[in-house]
Amino acid sequence: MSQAKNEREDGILSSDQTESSLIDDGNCGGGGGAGGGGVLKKGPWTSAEDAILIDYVKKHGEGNWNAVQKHSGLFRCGKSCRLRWANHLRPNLKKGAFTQEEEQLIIELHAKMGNKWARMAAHLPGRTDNEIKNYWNTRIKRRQRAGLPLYPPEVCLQALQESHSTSAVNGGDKGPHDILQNNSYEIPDVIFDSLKASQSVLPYVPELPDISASSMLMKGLGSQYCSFMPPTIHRQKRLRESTTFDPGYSAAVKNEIPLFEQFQDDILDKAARSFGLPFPIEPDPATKNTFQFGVFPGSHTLSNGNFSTSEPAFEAVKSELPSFQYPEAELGNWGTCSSPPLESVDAFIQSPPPTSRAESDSLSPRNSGLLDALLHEAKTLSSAKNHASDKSSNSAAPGDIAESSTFNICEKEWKNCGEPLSPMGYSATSFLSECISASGSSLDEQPPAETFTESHVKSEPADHVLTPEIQDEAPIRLDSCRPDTLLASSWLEQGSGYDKDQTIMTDSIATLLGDDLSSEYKNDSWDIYLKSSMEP
DNA sequence: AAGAGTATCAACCGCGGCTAT
DNA sequence: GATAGCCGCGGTTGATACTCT
Repeated sequence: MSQAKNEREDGILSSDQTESSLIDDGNCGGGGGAGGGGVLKKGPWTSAEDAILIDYVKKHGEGNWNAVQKHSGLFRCGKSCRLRWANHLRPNLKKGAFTQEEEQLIIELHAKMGNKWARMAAHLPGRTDNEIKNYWNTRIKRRQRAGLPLYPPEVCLQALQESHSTSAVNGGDKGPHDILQNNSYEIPDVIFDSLKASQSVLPYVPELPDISASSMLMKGLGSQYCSFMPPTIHRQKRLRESTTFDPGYSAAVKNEIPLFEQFQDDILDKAARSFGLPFPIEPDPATKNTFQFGVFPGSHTLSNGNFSTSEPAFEAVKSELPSFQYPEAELGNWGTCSSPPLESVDAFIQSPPPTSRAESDSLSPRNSGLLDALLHEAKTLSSAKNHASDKSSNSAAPGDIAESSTFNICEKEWKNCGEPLSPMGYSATSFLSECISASGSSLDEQPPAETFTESHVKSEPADHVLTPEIQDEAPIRLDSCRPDTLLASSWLEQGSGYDKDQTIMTDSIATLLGDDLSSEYKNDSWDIYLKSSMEP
């Protein structure tokens, strides 16, 4: 296409291109203005313009893009020049379709980074962020249309397994912030070795998996990435993306809420967010009551204000999981046996205790793309498959009675909200992403410890996170009335070895994805996976 | 062959961080 | 510390190419 376009552009500007529609008033976007004033051209670049820009860069080098217009007579704003150079004129640019290796790398990188195209491009020499972004967006559409998972089986399994296993490691001898203060890419391989070693010892520790799904994947993807990933991420930027509590509100509450309840409310926090509620949840000004999630059985308190002001994970939904169209019949089934695998995953991810919560409450909506997508896709497929049986499954299995009532109530509240987004659809993804990031920040987002409500949390040194007593406490702190925590407890009880966990996780995924998809997930071949991508 | 629908790609836009003043 | 300009990033849009009916 570009060929044809370039051919067309080789000549004099077409009449269209000289029309005012392609002429900017000099204000190139919101950011940089065109320094020289006058009219700036917009739209496709011509070969002549390219030549001018190339010549300019040869003489003056990259950068100072706004000076291009002044010095070269090119009527393009600096941003446009930079973009053109970076995406098309820069030397060593690789053109043409992505190779299979590149595709695999993109998938893996996206699993780790989310929509960080520029960072992904840094690992693909000759490729631009725009190319990768376009490729990914196309791929998403293609795979979604085909009902295929975004991520291949290895990445999915690794993400879940390692979200399990790495949680134990971070809580060990190294505080989460020690890692987080580094670029996650800079985590040395030795850490991953220790992760492996720790897996057998600490099969599951809910405390502070202070590492994102992305980071978790680092291990599974091999140290190759760790070794060459440049420490290019600006920490301040990451900090920008992390969010903080409302200090005033939480500070006002923190002294009144015991730690135990704080943790429960943390779960409520997640639950509420999973239902698409705004955050922080505002108490009803009329009733002075909090949002009616306070009706959660087992919750002793209503909103304690310890809500994250993190940007809603809808962003992640929007950017990476655009399709959320679960049958409404699912609404009341959250936590019932209609979706046990999801539930088990939810339980798994909902179990960070207060200490881990303390480490970070930042969301990483963009960086947990893999897990979000995995759960979303799994849920999409399984819900469609289980839809027919959902109604009958509402006659919950023993032990599910409480949760059925819980989530029936939630359903009511949900409907009251009028939120078109299914809480079911959001629950797994949001819980997962939030628990991952809550218990540990993502690659990008440093958990601003100083922003966390201090009292209980900051007083606990990171070294204590994994102390045996805290581990022992964890199940106690869980609200046994809540189905997710029940499952979490059972998980903890049975989590005696990595192999078992791996089996559990694998089975859960297989069940999650349904028979059709699980068969695909059981296939370990990247070739087949990529082939499936190419064949919608 | 023609039209409709879809895919792909280049470019734009807005936002926000960084830095110099 | 405040402000303005520059720069980069990620999301979105629009044009063109391609495929299907």
